[in-house]
Amino acid sequence: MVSKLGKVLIVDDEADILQIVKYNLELNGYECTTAANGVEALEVAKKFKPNLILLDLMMPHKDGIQTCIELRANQEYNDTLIIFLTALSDEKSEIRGLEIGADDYITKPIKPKLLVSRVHSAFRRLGKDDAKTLHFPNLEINREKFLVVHNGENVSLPRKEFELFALLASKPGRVFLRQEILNTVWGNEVIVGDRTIDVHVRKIRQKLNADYISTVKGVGYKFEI
Amino acid sequence: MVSKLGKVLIVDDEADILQIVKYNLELNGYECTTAANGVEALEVAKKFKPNLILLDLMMPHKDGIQTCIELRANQEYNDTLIIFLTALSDEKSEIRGLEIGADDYITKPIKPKLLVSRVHSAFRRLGKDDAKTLHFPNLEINREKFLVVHNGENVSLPRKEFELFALLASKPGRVFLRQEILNTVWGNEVIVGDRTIDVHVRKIRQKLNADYISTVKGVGYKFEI
DNA sequence: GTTATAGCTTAACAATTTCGTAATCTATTT
DNA sequence: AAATAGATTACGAAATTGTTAAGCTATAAC
Repeated sequence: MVSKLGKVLIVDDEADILQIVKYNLELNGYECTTAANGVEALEVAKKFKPNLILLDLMMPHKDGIQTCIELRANQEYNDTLIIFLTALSDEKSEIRGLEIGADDYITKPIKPKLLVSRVHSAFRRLGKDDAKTLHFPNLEINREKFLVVHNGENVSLPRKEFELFALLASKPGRVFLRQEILNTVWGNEVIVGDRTIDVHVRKIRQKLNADYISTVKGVGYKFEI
Repeated sequence: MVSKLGKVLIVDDEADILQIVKYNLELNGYECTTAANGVEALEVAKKFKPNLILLDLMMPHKDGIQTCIELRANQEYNDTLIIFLTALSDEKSEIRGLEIGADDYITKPIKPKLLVSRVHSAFRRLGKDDAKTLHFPNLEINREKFLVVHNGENVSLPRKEFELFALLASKPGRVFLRQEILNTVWGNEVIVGDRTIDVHVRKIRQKLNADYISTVKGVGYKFEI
């Protein structure tokens, strides 16, 4: 599977629109899911955890504005981009949308190239924060929050353990020599005993209850899924 | 002096436009400077260090596209937003602008309210979010009134405590380093003792009677619901 | 101008967490 | 089987933060 650029949730009550948008975004490397109305969108978002939500304004069962308000009220979607997608091209609606917390506004009829451009642009903005997080299946390492999320569970590691884990995970598969690890995590000057790294590795394995770190005897350690 | 929401550099060869845009943005709390063409814009930007540049496309002495390319090539303007301002409303130009690294695109004729909305929205993305109130379940932080409403009860925090709390709450989950907190709340020059932050955190926890602030030992503090 | 008050900072000490080491055990290699 | 490298465990030292109270400072009230 090709690694995707990002996850997009498309919400519209017209099947045609869903199809066109989905087709064009998938063609450009985005992973897409759809929902037909606001209620459905909130349900899907919970599981799918999209990076971007394209939200139609006029829908039955909770319109776009209301959906946006509810999303924005939830901390969980703080880093989720919202772009409104609508036929209403008048100035007033646009202002309303942006004030409510949307990040952009695209008017119908949809021009595929422009749509893709705007989505790219939106992801480029998001990219700055995202760069600080390492993503793996069932595992996220957030350097900004000093937090590891494993199987949906928050695991907070002490500083050295976190730094060691983040270092290994920064290049999955690559073996880091003991010396290399010492230099990076402990610093060139600090001198610590031979068993220090082992003990930290042990603690990480224990706390995550899974073995993402594998030992390469006589060489060092590496991170593997 | 009232603290400004952010700095905007407006670039256009038509004096009328400069005036209208400047007037409207200043009315809404932004600090504005103007330039009449691309060459001038680059010079002014160097000193003024704007957060956002509104860039006309068609100008003598270096057009908007070229100016944008040069700005984007410079690391220094990595966190500077660029919004194109132009009469060309056709799809093609818009795509071009976004691909070059612009963050948004506003077409003339300028509608003041919409302009201000887009600028607000752009600043929100920048993270320079000066949204007046932060909303969380059972908790509101009103930066205008220097007031925290917790479980329906008004809690008024002294300035330092408020600023510290508001800073942490501005990016829930993200860890703020002690140094970072000192720089933001106390200022770069001020030197205060090691225990100062702790004591303030202690008082906030006490007054709110709940632990929204969690400690990340060896790193800093973060806000969490 | 003086007084009163709230807010800010510091110092001292307590509590807690993290870190490193040593001792011992296990597994792998020679 | 011996040797070697790593795993595990528990414990004390070190680092970091929490707590309290007291002194200082700026601001507002008088």
